[in-house]
Amino acid sequence: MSHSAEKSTGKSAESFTFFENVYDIVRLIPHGKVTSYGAIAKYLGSPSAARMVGWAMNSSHALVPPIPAHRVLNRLGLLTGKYHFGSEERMKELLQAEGIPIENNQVVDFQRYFWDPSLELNL
DNA sequence: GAGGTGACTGCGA
DNA sequence: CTCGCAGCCACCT
Repeated sequence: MSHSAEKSTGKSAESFTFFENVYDIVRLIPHGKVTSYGAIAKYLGSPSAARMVGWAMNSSHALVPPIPAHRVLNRLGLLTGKYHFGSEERMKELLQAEGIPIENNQVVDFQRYFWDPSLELNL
């Protein structure tokens, strides 16, 4: 167990920086608001690590409390991750249910509903 | 141990 | 205007 166990245990402490922060921020997104992968990545100190944010969302399905991943879109307000919700229209309906208009797989007036973590959290 | 992939983004040709 | 590439970090094979 030494070899295998060490790997997980040793890295746990440092792994919390990025992934856990992503989940935490997404959970802080207010109802009826949305944000982008880049905004979260930038808040974490790596503006180019937007890919990692999306990757974190990939694992968010089993997390509790559930992560409102439908509030996380790309910088264009496009529902790029809709295919990961089981149904393509699932993400759209979730957003519309919060009062966010969607048209052609894109948020109408995206900037109006945009929620910037570095802005709202005021750091 | 090493290589490839990915729900992104910005810049260059 | 469109197309392509590099950077980022963790997970999977």
